Amino acid sequence: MTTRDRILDETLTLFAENGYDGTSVEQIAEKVGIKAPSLYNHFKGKEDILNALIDMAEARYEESFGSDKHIGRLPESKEEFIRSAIERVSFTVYDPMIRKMRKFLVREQFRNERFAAITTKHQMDGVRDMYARIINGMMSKGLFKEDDPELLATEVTAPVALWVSKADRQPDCAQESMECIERHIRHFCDVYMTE
Amino acid sequence: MTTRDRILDETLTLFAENGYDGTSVEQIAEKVGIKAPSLYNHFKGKEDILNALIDMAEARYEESFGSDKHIGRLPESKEEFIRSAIERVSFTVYDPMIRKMRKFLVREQFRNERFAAITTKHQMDGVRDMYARIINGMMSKGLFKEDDPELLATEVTAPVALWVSKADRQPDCAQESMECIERHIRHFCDVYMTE
DNA sequence: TAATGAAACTAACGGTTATTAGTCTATTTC
DNA sequence: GAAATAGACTAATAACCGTTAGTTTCATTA
Repeated sequence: MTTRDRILDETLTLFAENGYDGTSVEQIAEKVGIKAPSLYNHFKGKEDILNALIDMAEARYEESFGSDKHIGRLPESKEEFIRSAIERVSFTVYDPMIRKMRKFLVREQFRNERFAAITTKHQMDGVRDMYARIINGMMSKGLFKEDDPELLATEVTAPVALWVSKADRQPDCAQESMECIERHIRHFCDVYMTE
Repeated sequence: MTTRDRILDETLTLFAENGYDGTSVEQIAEKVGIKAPSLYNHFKGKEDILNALIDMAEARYEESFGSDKHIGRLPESKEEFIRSAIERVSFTVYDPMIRKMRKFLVREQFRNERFAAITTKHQMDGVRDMYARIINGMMSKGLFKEDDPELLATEVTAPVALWVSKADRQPDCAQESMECIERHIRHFCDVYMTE
């Protein structure tokens, strides 16, 4: 792992925890194990690190939601749909890297239009569009009742997003949030899926 | 309006726009129209202002959602339910004071447990519990199909919360968000209300 | 072996920050 | 009218910030 990558990694941790303005270049350097001026061998300045991080976030979005690859095989039953959904959420809630990225984006979402747009993608559009495709596919197979797939995708993903953000903010509630999410998804399936 | 209140008001604006760490005491003083050291006649320091603001946010929550008063008369038809919901959202999206408070909380939610808890109340629990009561009342009157009111309240409020947060972040999309919200609420009513 | 270049270091800079001390002024209170 | 108080001011300070300049170290390459 190159020094540049270590800088990005430690900076993401610090920005997620204390925000851009709440993090000093010296803190970053200390975490990496070098002196602050040495950072300038790798980045033009503090803001340059920030921009590299937002580039990472954008790349990560493309890689995660840019293609249909990540959808994998379509669920063939209600139980399989529920299981795969829970699994995806559980991963997203507990994976440290993804958590940091989410907190970082939420913190810096108002910095400029670019941050705002990427935050919206990560928090709303990405998962929603993905589930719209999944539900659309399953609708063709008669597993979902006929309806607007995008609307249904919103209904199922929005409460999840909100509980995930609560878990980020109050990690003590993570497990409780997961239970609410499961209850919600089951209810969603009962209402919108065929028997 | 006392100087103390003017300080709180201007500080909320600045914190909503630039965050706590991105706002200097001097900026606050300038907006109020006094010199920075004069602030210390009204507050012990910068953090004291922050704490006064979070006290305000907590008080506002109690006043807005603490009693059943704000619910008013229960809607007696689908159209009335939709209209009152849209009206409430529209107010919340465009009222400058409420917007500032929301942005302030979102920005500072990770500061400590208290900020986290109040943010959750404002963003999730408050409106959800309120709609759980409304839906429960309307269910007794046979306007909603039998179901878990709290679960339904989550289904209807969560997507709204997400679109509102998007409108905060990307004000250009505010109107578009309102349209999505209306479509979502109509769909919700079609599914869960009786004819 | 000599030269090159990357990447670390020390030292120091100018600017900003939150805060304190002490002073002046005007309004209210006795 | 005198005293007291609230609330503004100026001046100053110590700490911290991001950044630059210049130097050293060391592995790679010609």
